[in-house]
Amino acid sequence: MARYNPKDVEPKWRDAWARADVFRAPNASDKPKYYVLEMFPYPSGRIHMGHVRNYAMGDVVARFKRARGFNVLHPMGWDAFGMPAENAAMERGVHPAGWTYDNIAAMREQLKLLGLSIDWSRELATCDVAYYGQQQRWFLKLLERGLVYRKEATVNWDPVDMTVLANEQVIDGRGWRSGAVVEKRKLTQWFLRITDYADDLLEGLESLDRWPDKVRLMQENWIGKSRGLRFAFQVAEEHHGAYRAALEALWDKGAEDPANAAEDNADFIDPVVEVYTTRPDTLFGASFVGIAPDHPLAEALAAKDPKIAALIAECRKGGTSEADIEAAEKLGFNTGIEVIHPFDPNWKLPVWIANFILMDYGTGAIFGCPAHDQRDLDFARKYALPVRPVVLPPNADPASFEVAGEAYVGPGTIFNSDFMDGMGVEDAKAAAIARVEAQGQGEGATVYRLRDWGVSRQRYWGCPIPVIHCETCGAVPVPDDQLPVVLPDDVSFDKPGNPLLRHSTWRHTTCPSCGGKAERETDTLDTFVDSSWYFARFTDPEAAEPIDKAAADYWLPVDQYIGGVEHAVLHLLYARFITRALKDEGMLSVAEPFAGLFTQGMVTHETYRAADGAWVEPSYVELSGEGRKRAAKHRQTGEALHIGDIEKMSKSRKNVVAPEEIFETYGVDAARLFVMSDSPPERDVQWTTGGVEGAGRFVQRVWNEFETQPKDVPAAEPDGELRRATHKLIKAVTESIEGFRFNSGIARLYEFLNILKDFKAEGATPAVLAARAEALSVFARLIAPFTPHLAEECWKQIGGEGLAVDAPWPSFDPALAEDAEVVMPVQVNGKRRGEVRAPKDAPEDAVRELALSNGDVSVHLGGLTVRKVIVVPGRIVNIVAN
RNA sequence: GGGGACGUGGCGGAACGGUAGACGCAGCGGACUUAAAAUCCGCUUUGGGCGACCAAGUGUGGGUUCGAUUCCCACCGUCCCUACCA
Repeated sequence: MARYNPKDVEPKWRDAWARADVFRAPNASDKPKYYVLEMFPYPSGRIHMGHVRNYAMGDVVARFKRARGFNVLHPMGWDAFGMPAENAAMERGVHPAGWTYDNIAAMREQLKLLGLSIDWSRELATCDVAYYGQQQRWFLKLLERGLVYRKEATVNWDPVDMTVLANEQVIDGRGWRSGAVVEKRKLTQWFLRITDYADDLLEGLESLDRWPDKVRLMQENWIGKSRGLRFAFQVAEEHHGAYRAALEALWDKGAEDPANAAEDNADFIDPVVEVYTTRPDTLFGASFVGIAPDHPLAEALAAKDPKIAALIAECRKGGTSEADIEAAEKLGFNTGIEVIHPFDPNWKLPVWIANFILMDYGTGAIFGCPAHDQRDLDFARKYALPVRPVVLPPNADPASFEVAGEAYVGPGTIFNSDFMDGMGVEDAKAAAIARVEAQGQGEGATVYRLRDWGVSRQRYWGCPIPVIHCETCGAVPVPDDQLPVVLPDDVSFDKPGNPLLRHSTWRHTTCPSCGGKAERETDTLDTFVDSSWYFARFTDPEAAEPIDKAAADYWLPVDQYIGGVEHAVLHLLYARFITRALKDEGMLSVAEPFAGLFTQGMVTHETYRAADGAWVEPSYVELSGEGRKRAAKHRQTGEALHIGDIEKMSKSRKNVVAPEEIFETYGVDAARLFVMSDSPPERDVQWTTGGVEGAGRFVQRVWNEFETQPKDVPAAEPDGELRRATHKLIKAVTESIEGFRFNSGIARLYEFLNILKDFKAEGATPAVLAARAEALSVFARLIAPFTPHLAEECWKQIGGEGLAVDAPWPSFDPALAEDAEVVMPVQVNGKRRGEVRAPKDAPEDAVRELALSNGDVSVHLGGLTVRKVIVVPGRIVNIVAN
C-alpha cells in the first residue's frame, strides 16, 4: 500500500487548478453570484497560523458555494500602506515601497501554498497607484459633497520623532519608539463627516441579520445615540462682567483667527452656559453646573487666572490610556460665576470646572445632580456641594429618603420638583423638555457619542490627500486631469518627520485655481480609508473609474465576510459609512457592504518558560504526563520548564508555529483540517502537535480507503446500511458548512471513515462494493472544501470525471438520510431504563405497548402505578409512575 | 463603572428541551515486529460490583417541565470589549 505523500500530491493539484484557471470569476454568469471575502492581510512578510485559519475558512465557504452551483468571487489583496513599512525604512534603510512589494511577493507565494480557491487575476494592493489614485478620485467627490472638511484637532505629538502618534502608540504618556514625553498639539486635520450618517448607520444594523449580535451591539454602543435636552443656563446678571472680561482676555491672548473663534463659539458670546442632559427630570436636583477643562469658558478664565490655568494643565496630564487610575479622583475648581436655574429665577448655581467632563461629548458642560448620578455625587462629596434627591424609589418614604452611599439611578416618582411632582421618570423628562422649549431656552436633542473620523496622517507611506493649498484660494482640490497625485519615490528616512514635508520638489506646485505658487497637502490618508472600499474595487480592479457600477451592482454586497472580531467597530463601521457615502454619490447601489459577517477566533498555543523567565519555543519542549502532573522539559538541556498560559501566537512569547514547517511535515491539507477541526470557528483554537498529527492520520486513512477500492465494481444493489450512513453524512456536512460549524462537519467525516473501514473493500460482497463506490464518490466531494488536494487525488483514484473542484456537491435522498427503524430509549420518571426498536413512524399506541411490555422497563415499574406515558415519535418514551 | 460571552471527562470539544461526553488529543491494554517507529484492534466520566448492572454527574443554589447541558432567576468564577458619554 503506497503512502499518501502530500509533498508530491499537493503541488500537482495546485498546478492543475492554475492551468485550468478554475477560480477565475466572470463578471456575468447564468449562475447565481456569491461573493466570499476574508479581511485582506497586511503584508508583514510572512503568513502565520491565524492567516491559515482565516483563509481556510473562507475557502471552505467559497469551494462549497462553487460546488453548489454559484458563480463565486473569492479575491485576495493587500492592505499595504501603513507604519511598519516606514519603520523598516528607518531601521534598515530600505524603501517602504520595496519592502512592501517584497513582502507581498513572499506572502503571495506562501498563501498560494494553501491551495485557496482565489481568483488571483483580481489581486490588488492599496499602495498601487492604480488603487490609491482611484481612491483620491472618490475622496474628492466626497469633498465636493461636503463630507470632507478640515478642522483643528488635538493630536499626540512626539517631539523627538517629530511625528503624530496614534493613541495606541502612546504608552504611559510616552512615544512608543522615541520614549519622549508626548505633547498635545493642535493641528489642522482632515475629517470625514461620518456623524452625518450616525442615525443611518445605527438603523442599518437592524437589517444585518447575518451579523453576530455581538458586533452589532458593539457598533450600536460605539455610535452611542442618546435622547435628551440641550439648553442654556443664563449667567446671573452680576457675573456678566466677569464673563465678558474672561472672553476678552481670551481674545487678546489668542493668536488664533478671531473670526474663527467667534464663529466656533457663537453661543458663548451670549452670557450663557449650554449643557446637555439625558435626565431633565432631575433638574430640581441640580446643585452645580460643570464645564470641561477644555471648555471655551474655562480657557477664557484661565487666561486671567493662573490658578485655573494650573488646574487645566493638571487635568490634561495623565494619559487617556490609564482611565481607571484617573477614574478615582475627581478634580474641580469653582469659577465664582453663577448661573440661573431655568425653572426658578431666584435659584443660582455655581459653575465649576471639572476634570470628569469631556469637551467632545454633548456641549462640554453639564448640570450636576449628585443625588442621581454617581460621578456628580463623588464630586459633590469632595467639594461639599448639596445633594438633593428628586427621584423617590418605589415604596420609599419621601420624608426620610436620603441618598447615602450611591447615587440612585433607578426608576421612581419625582418629588421635591414643583410642577413635576408625582410624575414618573419618563413623563417628567417630557414635561421638563416641554417647559424649557416653551421658555425658549433649549430643545429636546439627540446626541451621538460617535465623532467625525480624522483621516489625516502626517506620514509618507499612505495615500496622498489630493489637495493643493494656495495662499489666495485656500485648499483647492487637485483637478481630475492631474490625478493621481503620486507618492514621490525619492524620499529619505534618515531624519525624523514626514519626508513629504522635506521633499525638494514634490511639495511645490501651482494653484489649479489661480495659477500662483502653491503647496501640496503633505498629509496622507488613514489606512482605514484604504480598507473601506477594497471589496468594491475587487469587483473590477482595472476599472478606469474607482468603481465599475455594473460590476459592483452584480457582485455586491459581499455575501460572506470573514475576519477577526478586533475589527468589529472601526473597520466595519468605516466600510459601512464609505459604502453609504459612495451610494449617495451614485457610485454604488448598496448601503450595506457586507450582508453576512463571521468573526473567527485566533490560533493560540501554550507558552513555556525557563527558570530564568526566558520564553522557550515549542519545538524545544518535550511534554510528559497528563492533568496536573503535566510537565515540560527542554529537549536539549533537559531543564524543567514552566508550562504557562495558552495565548495568541506571538513572537514575543515564542509560541508561534511556522505554517511552512507544518506544511512540509504534515501537508497543507492536514494543517487546514486541524485549524478548523478542533474548535468552533468563532472560538480560539489551540494549536497542538498531537492535533495536527491526528489530522495527518486522517488524510492517510482516507487515502487508504480510496486506494483499496477496486477499479471495477460489479453491478449490484448497494448495501443499505452503508448507503444510509452516506446520505446521513451528506446531510450533516452540508448543514455544518451552512451553519459555520466546520468542527462538527469534520467530526462527522471522521466518524464516517470509522464506519467505512468496517466495510472493507477486501473480500467485500458486490453489495458492499457498490455502496462503497457511492460512499467514496460522495466522500471525495464532501472533503473537498476542507482538504482540496486530497479530494482531487481521491477523485482521480475512483475515476471521477474532470476535477473534483468542478464536481457538483452531492445531494442526499431524505428517505435514506433517516433510519426506517429507530431505537427509542424508554425512561421511567425521567431515568433511562431500557430501549425499544420500532419503525420510525410507528403509531404512538404501538410504541407505548412496546415500552410498557419491555422487560428492562417493567423491572422498574414493579409496585408502581403508571400515571402517564409520553411518546415523542421517533425520539423517546417517558413513563411517569409512582 | 457599563456591556457581552463562556463555565460539560486528564485536554480541545459534541449534544432541534428528549440515551450527556460524538469526533479528536493524551493515556492504558493487545496484535504485528528480533526490537522500535508506523499501522491495526480494544478500553478510557466518577464511585461500587467479577458481571449483566446500580448510584452520582454538565460551576453553585433555586424555578419551569413528563423530561433541562439547553429555558428563567440569583450567586460564584473565567475571558473579551468599552470606559468619567452627562
